[in-house]
Amino acid sequence: MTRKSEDAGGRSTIRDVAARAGVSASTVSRVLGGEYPVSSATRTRVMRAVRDLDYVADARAKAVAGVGTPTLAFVLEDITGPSFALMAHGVEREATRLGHLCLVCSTEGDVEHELEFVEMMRAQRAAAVILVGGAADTAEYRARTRRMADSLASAGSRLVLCGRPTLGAGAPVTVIEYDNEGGAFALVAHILAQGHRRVLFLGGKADHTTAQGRERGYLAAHRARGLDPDPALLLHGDFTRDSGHRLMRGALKNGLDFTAVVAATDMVAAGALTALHEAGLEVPGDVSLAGYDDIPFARDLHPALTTVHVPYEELGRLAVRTALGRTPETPDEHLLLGTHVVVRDSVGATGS
Amino acid sequence: MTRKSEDAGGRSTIRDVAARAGVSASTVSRVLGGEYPVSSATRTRVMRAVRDLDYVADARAKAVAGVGTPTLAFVLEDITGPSFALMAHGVEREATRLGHLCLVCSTEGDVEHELEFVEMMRAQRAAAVILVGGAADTAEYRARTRRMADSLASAGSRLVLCGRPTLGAGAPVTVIEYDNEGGAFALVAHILAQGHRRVLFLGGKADHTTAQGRERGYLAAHRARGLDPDPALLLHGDFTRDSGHRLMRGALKNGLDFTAVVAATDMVAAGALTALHEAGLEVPGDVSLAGYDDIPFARDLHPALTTVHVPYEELGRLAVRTALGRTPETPDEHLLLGTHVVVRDSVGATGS
DNA sequence: CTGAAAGCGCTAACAA
DNA sequence: TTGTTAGCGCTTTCAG
Repeated sequence: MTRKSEDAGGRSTIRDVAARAGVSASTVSRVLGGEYPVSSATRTRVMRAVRDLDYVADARAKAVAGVGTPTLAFVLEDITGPSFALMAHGVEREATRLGHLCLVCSTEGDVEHELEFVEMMRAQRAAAVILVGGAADTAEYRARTRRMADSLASAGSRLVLCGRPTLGAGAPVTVIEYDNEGGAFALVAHILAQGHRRVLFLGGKADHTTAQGRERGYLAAHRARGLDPDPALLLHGDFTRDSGHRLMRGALKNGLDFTAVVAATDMVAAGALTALHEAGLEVPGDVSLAGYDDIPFARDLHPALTTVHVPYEELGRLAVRTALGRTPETPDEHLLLGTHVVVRDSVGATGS
Repeated sequence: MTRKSEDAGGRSTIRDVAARAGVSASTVSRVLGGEYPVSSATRTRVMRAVRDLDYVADARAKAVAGVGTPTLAFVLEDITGPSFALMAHGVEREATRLGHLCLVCSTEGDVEHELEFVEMMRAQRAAAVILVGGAADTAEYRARTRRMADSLASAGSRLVLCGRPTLGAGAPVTVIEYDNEGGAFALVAHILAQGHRRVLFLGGKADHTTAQGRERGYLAAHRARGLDPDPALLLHGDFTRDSGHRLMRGALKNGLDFTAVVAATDMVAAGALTALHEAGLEVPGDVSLAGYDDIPFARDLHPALTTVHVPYEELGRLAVRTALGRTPETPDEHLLLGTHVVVRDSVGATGS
């Protein structure tokens, strides 16, 4: 019978190990630390005790003592969304590659929850907090996000916006974005080049920056050709399959005239495609269809979806690398990743 | 100029706050703790200091002192897989609901990595470690997993197997599974009831328990009807879209005779569907097709995929609830969740 | 090479 | 109501 729960398996401490090996706690610490010179006899005895007790140093205590495993946190709305999942994957991989632990939090769109979580991460002394995914760019958003940024910065941490609306200058944030407008421009230019002139746009929420960027690209591509799209062809909804389905069905019912449709996201495109099928329309025979995001499933639709590729994983990886590669003197960084069209089978020429 | 980085925003400690408020550290602790009686004058001064310094107590230190936020970890192969994502979502939501922080780790199938991570979680004193998703049930798997289970148990933590092969009796694990065989049985029975007699099975890896369960169901459904499926109709691959595509194309090229096909997963079904389309075959007109998992995208395929619903989110939620709801005396639990067929449009009657 | 002692940031038992 | 003193589990001077 020993004083502590030596054999019982419970959490044994460094002192238990020391006692069992007949040395001091410092010695155990040194053996486990690796670097420090220790006589091989002692080392053996200590290691044996460690094994016997199945001892693992408490990471939290190490952290307090200043030698913990660094941690990084990321926050997203819902890991179930394919593009979120891709970014999360990038974040997670890069974080572990750089030896960091990864804390996650789904907000389900709840702003309060997001705030609370960021505060917890500050308490955890997370090296950085990455906010993943789009949001509405309102004054309230900016104020709130700015507050989080300052709060983290003042605690020696860092806020990273990954695919989110930038804050004004002066905010201590790192932002990694991608080119929504450019991708949409290229995509719509491609469609116009196929001879289409009435292109329906199934957009997202009006105040969502991602949706806005894509819409701007749609407009710009028209203007670049001297075209002026019919405002009636610009529909708004959100980024879900249901929204695409509903919008498309409505357009069809209203007898809207168009030969191609561009959806704000691949999910929206999937919903629209279903509606098209239900109406007995052929894609791309009767109407062409394109999406945005290039989620893995885009290629599984029939016909395989022409869309815009967004380097989501890379976005996540870069968010981590940029945030962790900073020194206090590093100026705030703002990266913009490129996007490009992936031509598959859902867009055809007019009258073909 | 004060001694510490009071205004500079750096990490201020409870002592900084105490000094600024002219009280002792314990008083600050009590004010922040909430419960303890403190004169409202002091409380105000302390709160002011806290605000001025933008102070947040170090969660790691609290943890060492015995009052930390509990943490829970989950490990999966790749968050990008739709069913993994669903389970992760369930885990995450339930964990935060129960006030736990959530650590994640993707293993990318690397066993070493998984082991390392579990060890880290033991060091972090995670309340439980949830291993999510199927695996090959080899002797090596059992030994390794058993070791992890013992190691965690001996540290007062807990290993949870969520949708993974059970260990033999006596292992300190909680397992939450779902009924692979039952679902496959029901699905294939449904298909046979439509008059199909030659049903191709696009299976997964031969030693993967999930794949095995589904295959058993396929076989059992035949036998229940006094049928004896042609062994040539049993193909093996893995759980990817590519596997489904490859297998299907091969079957078609070899002139295999069948009127329906059951894929081991919806992903496999998606690949198979593409191959069928490429071959100019109509689904379900020429051949019927069914999947397994009921991932969200199953309904976006055309035709919408008939499949087996697996309550993945629920699985994740239950894993957490079961693991955290334990006392040391709780017997090891083993839950088996039901699955059911979701009839959509990809299966038709023979000759229809 | 090894041990004693101090310290990390916080809480809690004990006095006052 | 408040301050003092231990103590959580670990690391790291500082002396031998």
